[in-house]
Amino acid sequence: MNIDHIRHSFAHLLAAAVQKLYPKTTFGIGPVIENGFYYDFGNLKIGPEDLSKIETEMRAIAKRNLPFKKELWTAPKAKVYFKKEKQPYKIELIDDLKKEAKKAKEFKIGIVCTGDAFLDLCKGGHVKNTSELPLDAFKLTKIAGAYWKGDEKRPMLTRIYGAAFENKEQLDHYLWQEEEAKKRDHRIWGERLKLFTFAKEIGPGLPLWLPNGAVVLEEIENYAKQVEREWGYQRVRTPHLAKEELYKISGHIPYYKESMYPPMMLDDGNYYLKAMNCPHTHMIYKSEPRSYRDLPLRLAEFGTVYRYELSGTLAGLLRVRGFTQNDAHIYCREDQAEDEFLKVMQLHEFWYKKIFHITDFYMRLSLPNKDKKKYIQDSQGWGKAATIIRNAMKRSGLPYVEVLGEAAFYGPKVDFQIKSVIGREETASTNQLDFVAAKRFGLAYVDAGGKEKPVYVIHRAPLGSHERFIAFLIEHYAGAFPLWLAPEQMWIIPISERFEEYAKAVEKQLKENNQNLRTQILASGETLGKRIREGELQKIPYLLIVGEKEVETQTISIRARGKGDLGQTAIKEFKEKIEKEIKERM
RNA sequence: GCCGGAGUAACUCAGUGGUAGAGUAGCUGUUUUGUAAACAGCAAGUCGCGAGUUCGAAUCUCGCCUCCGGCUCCA
Repeated sequence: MNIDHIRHSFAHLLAAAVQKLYPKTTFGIGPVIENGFYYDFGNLKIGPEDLSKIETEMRAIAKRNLPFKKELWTAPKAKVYFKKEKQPYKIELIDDLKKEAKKAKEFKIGIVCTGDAFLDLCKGGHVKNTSELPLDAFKLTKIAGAYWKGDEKRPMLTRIYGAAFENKEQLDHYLWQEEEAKKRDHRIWGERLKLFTFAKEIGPGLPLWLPNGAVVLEEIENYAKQVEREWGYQRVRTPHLAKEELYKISGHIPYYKESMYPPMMLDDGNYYLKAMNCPHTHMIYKSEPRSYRDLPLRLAEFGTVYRYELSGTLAGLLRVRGFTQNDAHIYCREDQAEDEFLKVMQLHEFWYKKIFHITDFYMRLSLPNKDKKKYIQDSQGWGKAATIIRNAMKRSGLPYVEVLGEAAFYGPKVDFQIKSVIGREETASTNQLDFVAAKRFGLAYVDAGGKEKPVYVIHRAPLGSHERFIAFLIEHYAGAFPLWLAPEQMWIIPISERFEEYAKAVEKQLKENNQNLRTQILASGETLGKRIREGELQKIPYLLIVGEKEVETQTISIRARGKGDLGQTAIKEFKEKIEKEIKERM
């Protein structure tokens, strides 16, 4: 049986149950989604406790073995019916369908009856009879508000989400997966491992990095500096605010103003906290005349930006109001743009596959739609930029899709979408090919013939925002960071007080010529079992147990995270092992 | 910002109109440990904030703040 038909049928069934229990409800749409379905209702006020009541009613209706029957009605007939039923959203949908189909000669509207229980507008795609529905394989999962037609200016409807599968095992597996996902939530690990926190006195969406989190952040940043040096970038730094003038030149004021913190008004003008780094870096490009020989010029910085995101969208480190991007701008000639873009993609591949072992990712090329207010109008520029990017994407060999309407106002955008082991998909990084900045900022170079030419600007940030990226990594690793990132790399645990001296000697040997190693001696105030348990819960990569046996043989007993006791090893041997592990970022 | 839900000790949570509780963490003492929780005691709260109803509010009402699930937006 087609799973989409099952899910779609459940959506009708949900609407039927809601209509019976809450007769004054109006109906929006009820499509199939990943893992289930939803239906949007107007004039419906319910709480989570009502869901089981609705589920019970759905089962009761289904047990009447009602046939799904599809008919084709003319638009006027459908409108008369839904007018009588006082269903304004359905009437609007009929009008929309009519507009879309104005060229078709005989326009008919699909209507589906769920027996005598419910009559709905519907393209079709459902089971033959409610008796075919697996009633133990669906569950209403949550209630949410959703704007009619996704437009924030339209009324907010009540959306009921349901999960539905072919059988109970699949549903149980899905629910189990959801539970597992919750256990990996970076906010939980952030607290448990003391990585980051928030303070209401500082403000929502403004994270504080605790010592443990700062280790992770700085290890990644230090390595990113090294990697970018190797890939031909130069580092720059720019201030956190700038005068309004800069953002007028960039075009951000008209396109982006509502996402920026309001300005500080001073005698010499308005100053804004920066919401993006590009205009600042452009000023560095402009600080001296550039020759074609200087290009490509790759300027990188960890740029901290502040964006006044809607309060309801903030979520842990995944969506914040102040964050640092691993940003860089590449200034190049048109004939270099494709190669440069390709290199940027290869840099992403390096980070994701080689360093973080994230194998499930793809690129999403975002092109403009017809919304004139959202995008700078320059069809030739857009076309050329899209071609350059497409060629680079093809050459990269990485998977990609194309979508409309998600581009930046100044150029097409390539988002890297990464999926964690629990299936959560995030935009990890955004890259743009900007053909507008050159004109706006007067970014040019002198070519071989002594003529001034505009540059292409590539905006890129493989690690996106460090905050979001680390949130992703926390969930990816479920708190168990690889050795090079682990805030605490090893605990040395003396079995009793008598062996504390030896523990110190071990620590000294391990840290010899390697003071950066993050070790801690866990003194004998607690029982051995307790300290081991604590180490496992804190996801410490190595617990080194020392007692009588170890002193005698001048060894340590290694307990590797999640792997239990690995037995005794010579200190030197272990030192070599971990140094390799750190160096190779295993 | 909008819809819905939540906020009690550092953390997880119990307490539905009548004297604020438990477990964990913390501190003190005893224990000196062989691979995931030793024992005892102590301390810890403006029950998110503010107003109202009431003889009396953690509990009821209203406003605000913060967080959570969504929508819109987005790195």
